Amino acid sequence: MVASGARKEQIVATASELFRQRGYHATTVRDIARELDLQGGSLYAHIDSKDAVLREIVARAAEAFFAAVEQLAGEPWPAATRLRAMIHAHIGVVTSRLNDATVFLQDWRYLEEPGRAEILRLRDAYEALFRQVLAEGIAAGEFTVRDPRLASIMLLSGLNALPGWFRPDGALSADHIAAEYAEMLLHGLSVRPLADEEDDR
Amino acid sequence: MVASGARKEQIVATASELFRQRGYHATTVRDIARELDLQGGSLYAHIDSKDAVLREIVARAAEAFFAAVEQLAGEPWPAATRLRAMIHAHIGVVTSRLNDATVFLQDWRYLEEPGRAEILRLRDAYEALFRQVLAEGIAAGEFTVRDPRLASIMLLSGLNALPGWFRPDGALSADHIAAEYAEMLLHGLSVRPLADEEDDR
DNA sequence: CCTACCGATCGGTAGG
DNA sequence: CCTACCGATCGGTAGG
Repeated sequence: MVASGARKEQIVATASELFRQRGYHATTVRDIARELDLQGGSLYAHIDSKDAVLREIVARAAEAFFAAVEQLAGEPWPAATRLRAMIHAHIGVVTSRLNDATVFLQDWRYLEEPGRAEILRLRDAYEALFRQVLAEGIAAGEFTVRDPRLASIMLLSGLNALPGWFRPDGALSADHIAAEYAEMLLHGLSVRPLADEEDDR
Repeated sequence: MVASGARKEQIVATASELFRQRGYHATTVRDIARELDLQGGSLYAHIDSKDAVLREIVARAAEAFFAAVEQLAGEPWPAATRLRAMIHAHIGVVTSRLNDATVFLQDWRYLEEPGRAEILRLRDAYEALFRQVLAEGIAAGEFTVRDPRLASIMLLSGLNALPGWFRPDGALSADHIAAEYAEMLLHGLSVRPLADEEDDR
C-alpha cells in the first residue's frame, strides 16, 4: 500500500500514455520512470506494482464510461433518442480520455485476478445498458432488430475501435464521428427497402 | 534462414493459438516449445525468431482475407449484394481461421519493421475494397451513406471485434452472425422512416 | 533436437 | 527518491 499524491498521478498518467502507445507488456516500469526522470526503482515509493497501475487506469476508464452513459439509458425518452445520446457520450469518453479508454479496451485482459474478473463484470453491466435500451426499443416498435445482444455487441464494437484510428488533431471531430455513426447504425448504410431495387441475399 | 517442414507448421500453429489466447508479448518461446514437448532453444532449428513467427501468422491471415474477399468486390453485382457477400466472406475467415485472424487483428502492431509497415499497407488495401464498394453503391444510389471511409471503418470494426466474443462451439453460427450483421449494417437498427415496422429481409 | 549457456532485461526490494 | 542489488526470465546461440 502506498501513498497517493501528485507524483502518483503523474506516474499513472504517463503509464496510461505509454501503455496506449506500446501496449502493457511492451512497456517496462523503467520506460515510465524515464519519462519522469526517475530511476526505475523509485516508482515503487508511489505505486504497489505495475499491475496496480494498470488496474487504476482501467478502473478510471470504466468509471468515466458509466458516469457518461448510465443516466442517459434511463431517461424517459424514445429508445432511439437515448441510444443516440449514449453513442455520443461513449465516443465523447473515448476521445476525451483517449489514453485511459484505449488502455481499458486494449489491455484489460492482462489484469491479474481478481481485477480481471471484476472488469469483465463491469463490461457486461455496461453493455447491458445498451442491450436494455435496444430491447425496450424493440418492444416499443422503434427498432427492427431481432437480437438486442448482437446489436449491442456490434454497436459497441464499432465505437470501441475508435482508438485504432481516431486522431485528436485530425479532420473529424468526436461530435462529427458520433453523429455519422449514430446515423449509420440507426438507419443503415443502404437506402430504404421500399425505395429501390435491392433484394436480400 | 531455416528449413520449412511439418515441424515448423506445428510450431507456427501452436504459436498462433498461444498468441491468440495470451497475446504476443505475454507468450514466451518456451511456452510454445513446452506445448510441443521441446526445449526452448530447439525451436530455433525451425524458426528464425519469435518475430518471424508472428510475421508468418499475420501474413497467412492477410492472405486468407484477400483470397476470400478480393474477387467479390469486383463482381458485376449491385453494391449491396457485393457488400453482403464480403461481410459473409470476412466473417467466414475470422471464424474458420480464428487463431491466425485474431493474432493478425490483435498483435500486428508488435511486428518489427519493415514487417509492420508492410502489414499497414495491406490493411489499408483491404479496407479499400470495402470503401470502393461503398463508394460505388453511393454513386449508384444504392447507399445513403455520406462518408464511405467512415462507413468502411465502422463496418470492419464490427466484424473485427468478433474474436473478442465469438465461440466456435457457441449457439451462434458464423453464417447466422454474418446474416444478422449484414442486415443491421445495411438496413439499420431502427424502423425505416418511410416503411412501417415489418419489412421482410 | 538437447545441453548448456549467453548477455540483457524484467519487476521489484533493502536500506538508506 | 537514489544506489545497489535480487532472483527470475527473456530471446537466442554454440556445439554437438
